[in-house]
Amino acid sequence: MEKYLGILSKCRLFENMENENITAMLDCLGAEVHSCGKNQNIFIEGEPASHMGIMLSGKANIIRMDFYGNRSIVTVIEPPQLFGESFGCAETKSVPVNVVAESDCEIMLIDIRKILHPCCNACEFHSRMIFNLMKSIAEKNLLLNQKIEIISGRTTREKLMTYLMIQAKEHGSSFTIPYDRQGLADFLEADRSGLSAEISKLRKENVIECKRNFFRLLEK
Amino acid sequence: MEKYLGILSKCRLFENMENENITAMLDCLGAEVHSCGKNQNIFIEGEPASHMGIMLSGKANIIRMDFYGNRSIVTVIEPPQLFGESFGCAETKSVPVNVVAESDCEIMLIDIRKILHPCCNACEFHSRMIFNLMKSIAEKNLLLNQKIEIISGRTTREKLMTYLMIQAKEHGSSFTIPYDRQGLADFLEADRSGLSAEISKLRKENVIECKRNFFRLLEK
DNA sequence: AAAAGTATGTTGAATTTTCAACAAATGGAG
DNA sequence: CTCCATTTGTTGAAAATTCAACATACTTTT
Repeated sequence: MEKYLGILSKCRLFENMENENITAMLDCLGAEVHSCGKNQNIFIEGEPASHMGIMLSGKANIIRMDFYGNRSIVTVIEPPQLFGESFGCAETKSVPVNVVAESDCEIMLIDIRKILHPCCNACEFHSRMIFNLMKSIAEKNLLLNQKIEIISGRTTREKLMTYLMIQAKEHGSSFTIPYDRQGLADFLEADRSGLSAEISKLRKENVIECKRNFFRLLEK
Repeated sequence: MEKYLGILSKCRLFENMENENITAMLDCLGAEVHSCGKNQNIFIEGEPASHMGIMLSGKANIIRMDFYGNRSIVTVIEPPQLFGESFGCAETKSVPVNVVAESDCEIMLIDIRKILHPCCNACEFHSRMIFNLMKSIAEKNLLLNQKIEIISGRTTREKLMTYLMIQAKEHGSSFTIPYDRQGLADFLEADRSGLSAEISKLRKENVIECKRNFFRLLEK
């Protein structure tokens, strides 16, 4: 477990906790580390929402398949983010999405009930962790709101610009996005070829520079 | 305050708490009841996210205006639902949406900090409330996920059918929705006239019955 | 360095949405 | 009941998306 402390200490769930206490908590929670290969399913839609995950290395997508088999990417998950925590906490019967490894990755799985229902004795940090978990879920809520803001645009151009402007606000006018074209299209709920066309247009209009997944917003 | 206990006792925030304890908590939290008239703003985008609300009577919409002034309804809020709780808990600086009264309504406002940072002495129910709040936020998360599922459909028909099927799963094949046509269009991120046309088509195809905001899904 | 495989860009036709304008239906006030 | 205001339905033209097919660019492997 020691080797993961670097990542874990950056994770919201363990914010304001000392490394030694994190180790103790993991023990108490029965946390398990799993490896999984590219394209492997980490969670499958419909299965019981018993565990939450912490992404330790690699990258995964939260995905939903629509009625006709179109892939929709809800969001990408990178270290040290949590995933699946809301489903467990809401005590819903089953996970409503798929979590799919986009590259080889390592994940930590924790039984949500072990967090929600304080266990034994030693865990004086339990209430802090619940507090941290609540904040994490609230932050995820903001991200979902942001996603809704993005995809509520009516045209591909609107969606793309909203997304890019949010990125620029966060990272400055130059940034690299975690999606390839198909991934960005699936995240924006748009057509890949149409998205490529729109990016070309914006380039010609000198609104953006773009090379693969590197973008720069130009002054207007 | 007594007159609101009927509603408040149904609110997730006070789940598994006795009425007398709810009253005590409200006191301790400094909860205030406000009235507001139709179309009045309850929260305005950009203002500090200091309070959360409980809808006591009436109806409100969570709204975002896009770049070109199109109204987007994130969701409707009806008693005894919470609103604004995620923004406060994530300790974001400002609210990213508008909350607008759709009818005259009464709301209870609670300073989030009073919940997050346990106060004085008496409040033995504080930790239960934090737990309830966490569950509420997690459930809202599921709703946002559902909303994303709905509006990620590519055509108006897809969005509408996804929405109706979710309603049917929850309430049975006949149900009344909380939106008028324009509201439903703004919720589905679609065009009102196009939505009306699609509803007409579905009616002619014997997929649904519909009279104003009453819908029935017919067997296929 | 060439080949193979993957990702990205381009194009045109068919479908769908959007927009505006108006018709029909509904509900409430007098 | 009638009038008035609002909501819902309908239509056609313009704009945008989707889809398929192919061209080009980029990466990795051999």
